[in-house]
Amino acid sequence: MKNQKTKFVILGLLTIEPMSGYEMKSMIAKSTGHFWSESNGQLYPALKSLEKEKLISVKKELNGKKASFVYSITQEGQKALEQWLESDFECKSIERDEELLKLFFGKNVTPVIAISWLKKRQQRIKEKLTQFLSTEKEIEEYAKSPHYLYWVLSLKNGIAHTKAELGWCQECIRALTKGRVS
Amino acid sequence: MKNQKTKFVILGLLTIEPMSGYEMKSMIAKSTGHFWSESNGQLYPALKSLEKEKLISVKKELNGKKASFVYSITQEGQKALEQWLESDFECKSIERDEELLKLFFGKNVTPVIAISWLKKRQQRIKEKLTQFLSTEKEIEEYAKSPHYLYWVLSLKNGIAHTKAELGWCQECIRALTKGRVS
DNA sequence: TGCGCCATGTAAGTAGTTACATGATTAG
DNA sequence: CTAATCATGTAACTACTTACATGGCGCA
Repeated sequence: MKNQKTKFVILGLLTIEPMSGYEMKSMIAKSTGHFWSESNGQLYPALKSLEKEKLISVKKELNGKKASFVYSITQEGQKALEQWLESDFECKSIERDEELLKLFFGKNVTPVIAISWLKKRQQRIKEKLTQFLSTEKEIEEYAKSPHYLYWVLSLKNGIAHTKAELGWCQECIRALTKGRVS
Repeated sequence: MKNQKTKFVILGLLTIEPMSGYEMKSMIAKSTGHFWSESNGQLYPALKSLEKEKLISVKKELNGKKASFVYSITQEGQKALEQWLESDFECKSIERDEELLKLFFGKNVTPVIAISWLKKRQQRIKEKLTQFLSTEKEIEEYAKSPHYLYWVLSLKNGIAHTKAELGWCQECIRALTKGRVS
């Protein structure tokens, strides 16, 4: 079985409720976007493959006249998900931050340029924080869901990192302006 | 020109000093490891390719009887690096954190299991922080280098995130123990 | 003599994105 | 009428990792 991770995202989402591929995409973007993303090119083939493995089942539904394939998790699927969750296999987190890479080699440009990177980054991060905070409000709606606690906690991870990043940007700008770390 | 990023890592490293592929690998692991990594399968082909493009030059060196190919950046290489650094093309940062993904779907396991994930994560992060702090001491040796400020700042990014992560882990463990966010 | 490090490299496979094609429905 | 959104999908490409092969050196 290839492309394990995408499959577990799908299985996980289907423990929330049955949904279509399209809904999965938007849920991933909205909720796990800050630590996990998927593209069409991975999502749709994975759906087909999970169906073949009988880990999910599919049903054609019509909302009005629009047709969509709504997937549900099967018992085997639930079992496969739990196995993954309980497994102790190493969880890798990959990070590739091109801007940090640029900063690392910052000696090769003037401090003015480096500062401009950081100001842009700061701006972007601020917007991200605003979004996180509004998402935090939005999901209060699901406070009764057994998923809620876990959603809040993973969101708080994003918030914590975003705040740390903002502080760091400020520190960097100060340091680059003065030409030394304080 | 394919695989741009690996190439810029190489060019950047060569602005520090001429070095071999092997040295690059260990420098990447030590210094940019927390936000950028490269494997042999990317590094060595990229070296060949950069040489063809005349952005780096190579010289066979013998330390004792051991031979190695020591690369240097050319003027064109320096120019290419600066162009990348000054370019405003979107800098993507990708993040995929499998553990966070598991936590997001934590409803499907008992809180005890979720807490065990977090304790392990916390332990790992603590070790990471210790490492960062000792690296911080180690690089003081290069305080006179024009690269120093940028190295410290990118390191501090790792430290800031690590500390944020530790606080978050603590919060999660508390929340999962009590069954609600505080 | 055998282990571990230095040092370079490649083949095969996995993972992921991009850019597109298709076509229906809805809102302005 | 048309632009946006809903909805599914694929081909081609790019990126990246893994696992291995090779061989010298130093040292216990």
